[in-house]
Amino acid sequence: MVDDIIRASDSSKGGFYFHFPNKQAIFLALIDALVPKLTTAVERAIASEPDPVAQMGAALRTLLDLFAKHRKLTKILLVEAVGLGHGFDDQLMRTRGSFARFIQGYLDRAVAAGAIAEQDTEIVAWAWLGAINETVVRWLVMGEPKRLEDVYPQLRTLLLRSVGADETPTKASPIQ
Amino acid sequence: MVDDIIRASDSSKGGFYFHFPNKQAIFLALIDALVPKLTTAVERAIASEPDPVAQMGAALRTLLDLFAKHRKLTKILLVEAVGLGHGFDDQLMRTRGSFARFIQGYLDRAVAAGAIAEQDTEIVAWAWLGAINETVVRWLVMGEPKRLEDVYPQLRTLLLRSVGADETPTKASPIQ
DNA sequence: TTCTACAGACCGGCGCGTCGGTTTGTGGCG
DNA sequence: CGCCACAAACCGACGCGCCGGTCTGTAGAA
Repeated sequence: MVDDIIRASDSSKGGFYFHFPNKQAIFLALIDALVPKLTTAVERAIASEPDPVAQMGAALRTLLDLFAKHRKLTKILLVEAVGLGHGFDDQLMRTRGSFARFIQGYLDRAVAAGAIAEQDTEIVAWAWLGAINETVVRWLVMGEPKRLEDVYPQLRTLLLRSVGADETPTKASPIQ
Repeated sequence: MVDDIIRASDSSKGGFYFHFPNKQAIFLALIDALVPKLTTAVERAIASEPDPVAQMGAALRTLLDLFAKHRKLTKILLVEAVGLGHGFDDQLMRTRGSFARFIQGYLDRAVAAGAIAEQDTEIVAWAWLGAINETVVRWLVMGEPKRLEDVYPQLRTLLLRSVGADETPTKASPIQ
């Protein structure tokens, strides 16, 4: 594992352990570096749309686009990072939790705005997280669908329907 | 890991490797033993209901009840089994795939019966799988919700809505 | 010469799997 | 019944590879 990183980065054990105290540290650093990028990208996409339903679509769109654009990185974070054991999964689960709360926040706002009916947004947030995660993981390990973005429309209507949001047919947005 | 099994089963290395050629074998044996039980239980629940929407509810209900009733076993299969590496994840993923196809089959039947609109049932099946899995895993590792069955109504309406099935308010079925 | 950044040989624990040996069960035989 | 022979089931110390982490050395900059 560490040796893989060494080889891939064309470095050495000494170099690695000069920069990181241990193995998990590089994962945590990676998470700390990427999570803000991802969340800000999603937030910006959300801010660029007026109504909550369109915001949800934009958020999913940018998420899938980012994953598709950085497949290797995504695989590391969503597939390879799981099951390292030794209390490292906890950190991973905490990150998942923060994502779930992130989703939940916007769901709550959508409820407050009257865009969707009152409901247990925590359960919904985790269900959404799971649905998206499973879809992406499937794409990562089975290579299906060939292009992750292909599932976007289906997944979008699925998620929107699931909270009772009426599907407003918007024009297809470019992949940007 | 093997030593844990040894200790828990009050056995020995020799005894273990007399019955199983290697470590993964016991997991595969466990899967081979449990998956049929689970699927038949779900199938029976489905068969006992007339219309597709109620079938979906009954299926989810029995699934959650079984998971709740066998928490330790569920944790082994859904949490501890992941990330054993060495081409073992493949087997796990294949099992997930068969489950997804199982779900997809019933979705296709629901489409054929006109209970839900035509849609990409494969994507839906995987999304459902992910949503349920994430919910159960959350319950397993964070202990929330305290009782897994508590999420049933919410999750049920969420999943049904997601495929555009109109929620038919049925009387609460006993936990059986 | 001192400090930073790195190289890579080496160490040690952990965990899977093995292997020689012991116990337990079982059928045959006088 | 008592005994033997053989096999099935089980035991646990050891081997050994893997992998995370350390330690010594060193090239180049200041």
